[in-house]
Amino acid sequence: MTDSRILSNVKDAELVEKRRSQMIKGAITLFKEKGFHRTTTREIAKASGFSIGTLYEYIRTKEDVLFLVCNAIYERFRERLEAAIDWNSPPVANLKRVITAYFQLMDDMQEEVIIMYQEVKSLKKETREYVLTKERDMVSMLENVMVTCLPASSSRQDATLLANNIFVQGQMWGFRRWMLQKQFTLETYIERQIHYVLQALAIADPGQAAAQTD
Amino acid sequence: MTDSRILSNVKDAELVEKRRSQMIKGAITLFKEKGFHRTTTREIAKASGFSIGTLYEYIRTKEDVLFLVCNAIYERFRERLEAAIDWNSPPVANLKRVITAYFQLMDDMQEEVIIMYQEVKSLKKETREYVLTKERDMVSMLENVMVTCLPASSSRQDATLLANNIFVQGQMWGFRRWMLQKQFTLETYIERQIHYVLQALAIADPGQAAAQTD
Amino acid sequence: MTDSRILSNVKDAELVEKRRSQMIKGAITLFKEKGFHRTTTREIAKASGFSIGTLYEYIRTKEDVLFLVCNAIYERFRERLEAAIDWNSPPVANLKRVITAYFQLMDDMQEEVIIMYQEVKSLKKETREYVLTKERDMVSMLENVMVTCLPASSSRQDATLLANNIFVQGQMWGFRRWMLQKQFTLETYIERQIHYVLQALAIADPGQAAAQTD
Amino acid sequence: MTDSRILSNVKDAELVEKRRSQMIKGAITLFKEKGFHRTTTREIAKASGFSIGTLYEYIRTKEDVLFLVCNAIYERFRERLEAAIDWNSPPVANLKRVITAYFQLMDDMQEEVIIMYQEVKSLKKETREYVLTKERDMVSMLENVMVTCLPASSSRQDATLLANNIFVQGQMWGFRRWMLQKQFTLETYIERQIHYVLQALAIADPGQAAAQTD
DNA sequence: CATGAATGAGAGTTCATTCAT
DNA sequence: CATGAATGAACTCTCATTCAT
Repeated sequence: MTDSRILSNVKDAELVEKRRSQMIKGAITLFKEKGFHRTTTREIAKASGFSIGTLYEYIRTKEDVLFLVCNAIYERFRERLEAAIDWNSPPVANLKRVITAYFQLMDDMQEEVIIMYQEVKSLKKETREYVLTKERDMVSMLENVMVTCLPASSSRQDATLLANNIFVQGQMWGFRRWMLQKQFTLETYIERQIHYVLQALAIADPGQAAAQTD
Repeated sequence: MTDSRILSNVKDAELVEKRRSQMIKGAITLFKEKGFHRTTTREIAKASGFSIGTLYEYIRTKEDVLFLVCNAIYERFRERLEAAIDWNSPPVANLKRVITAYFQLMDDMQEEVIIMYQEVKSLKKETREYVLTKERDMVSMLENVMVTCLPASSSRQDATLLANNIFVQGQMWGFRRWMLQKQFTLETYIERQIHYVLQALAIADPGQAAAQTD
Repeated sequence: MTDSRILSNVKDAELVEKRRSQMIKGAITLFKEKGFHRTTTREIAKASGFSIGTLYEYIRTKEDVLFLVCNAIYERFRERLEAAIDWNSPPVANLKRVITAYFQLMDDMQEEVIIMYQEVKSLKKETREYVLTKERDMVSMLENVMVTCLPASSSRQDATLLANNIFVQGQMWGFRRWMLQKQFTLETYIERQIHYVLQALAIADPGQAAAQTD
Repeated sequence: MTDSRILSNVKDAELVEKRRSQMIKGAITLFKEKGFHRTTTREIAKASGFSIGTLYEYIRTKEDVLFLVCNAIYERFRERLEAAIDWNSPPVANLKRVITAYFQLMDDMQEEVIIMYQEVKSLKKETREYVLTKERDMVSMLENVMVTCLPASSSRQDATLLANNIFVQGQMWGFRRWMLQKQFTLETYIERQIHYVLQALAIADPGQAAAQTD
């Protein structure tokens, strides 16, 4: 599990794992509060519960911390989304459940979403691309579920685009709550967005109810 | 025109206008390249064509530059979007035209979109809120056009939500081109997204053709 | 009257005189408030009622302003002290009157005293020495009056030293009022200090009253 | 000993003590030479024997250095003055010894006196007041000794005023040597000033000799 | 493996002075 | 003679990173 892309002086893999967990936890708290650039390595060390010297035993540069944080966040995203998929349930019910789970995830972790959005650019090209791969994976998960609901009249492209649409609409909820919450609760927001997707897929949405009604 | 929210030592309003234009131009180039935090005030001065001392004759702090830049970008967005609206044309045609114009705008100015998204947070609360007001204005423009296409069966909420959806889908094109361009050109992207909106509004989209066919 | 030690681009002597008066007035206000180093040339120009460009038509450097101010202050000191001397009145009465006048002067102009004390050092050696000459002149005035009261038993040195004592005790009142005013009014302070001087000169001080009673 | 009013990043109190000593030593040399405002933090760091970064590990702002310096100077003053007091010796002998010690102190440390006088104003109100307390303490020490010599005919006010007079006369020697040294050596200066004080206290000064004759 | 003192390049900002108009 | 925009050296302070203990 320990990310070997980030070099560490310490050899004990278990310890590296543990220290990096502390680091990620501390750093996320700080990044939420003040962003990557306004957070100092000293603060990260302190919030992680060890000294600045120790911090640098487990990373090479400050950017490494950002990478670890971004990676950890995506890992959490992926895990939770994966847990929502049930390939044995009916396609449309599965789609509804996954979309609902994804939107709830974005609601729970809105601050992490913001970190991702605003700081990924601070990663150097190579690393950034690696992180973006993970984003693509998430969209793919949505897309794969979407495909199973595709009627004959629709093309694979629709699945791709609708998956992308859902993806950014989820982020929008995290990002733009202040604008949407006057008119929508998370539940009504989910319900409407699912409704539009089903319409786009030319699937009648009888009850116009949220996923759990299935 | 000159933004009096930002104090300047120089009194000649025309000159302030001119110098700030240079500044905004220079700063945008740099922010696109390396972001706000990695850009130094000296670099901004140089890219603007004057000395660091002169830069500070026209602003008070580095953050002022960011504010000026964000404001200028939104102003351009708004102008171009406004130009696309034609209240005399049929509602659906108008909607298609506006969405198309908006997506093209996001395509042209994708780097500006990225600046907005990644740096607005660096503004202090008060200033940030002022800038976000402008974002709301843009969504409102889309929403107002959307409303005119609303069938009896739809609620005002649909207009709000679909406007917001369009808004973030536009940004998505700017933001996530690298992911979408394998399968879509700007034109096919626009065409599909318009199609979904019309379906959501329960409007038949006969030719499935892009806006220009009207 | 115009100080030719300070070079001016402007040839019209009357104008130079006028502008420098404005400058000194403005600068003293500012120096009282924030000291020489914390005052900017722009502020001086503004407080003087003209532009920074004009300021530099009448001086060469910021230090010139300090010199003009110091000189002006000493000039005022000297004038007021000189006015108090009356060589026709009895020596002791004259001494009492001069000391009283000097202490009152220090009371009136305590902020000017502080400027002198704290900023003279910022003048470059040559200029500083010129200013200090004026200080010596003031002490000499006190000393000359003192000499006329000297009994046979005292030496000229006593006059010198007592004059210097009076000089710094006057400054002390300006400088250390916050400490002395709990126990003394200006009047009682003067009365006591005169008393000590007369005792040092071995002159009985019958009424122990202040100078004006003579 | 380490002044906890000034925050330090470094926790090791002994080290803080040591580094601040270096700092104070270096800073005093520089302040004597060019004053607080004309001395840069880099110069202070260099004169202290460490880097600019290290300097700022032990202080928060440049003003902190001035505070440390002022405090250290007063501490030295106080220590030396305290050492001169001997409550077991006869009052007048004690007074003479203390005044002599004080004047000698001012002679030794004239440059420190000048720093105090010219730079204390640069401290912010709160800190300045703290430093001035120490000045008051010194005057009080003189006053307490003075009181023991007070004859029945004198009031407590005389002790206060004469203590203040001695205090500023001491500074005068540090400050105005250039003026006084033509006519006085330190010894003759002291002898005369003591003589005046004893006269003011209505105490006969038999031999007119300096303190050591007792 | 942990610590934290030391480093110095580099950041944002100021301001005395100049000079074209 | 008056103006004020332009300049850039110089300032204070920060912080990622290193390394001796």
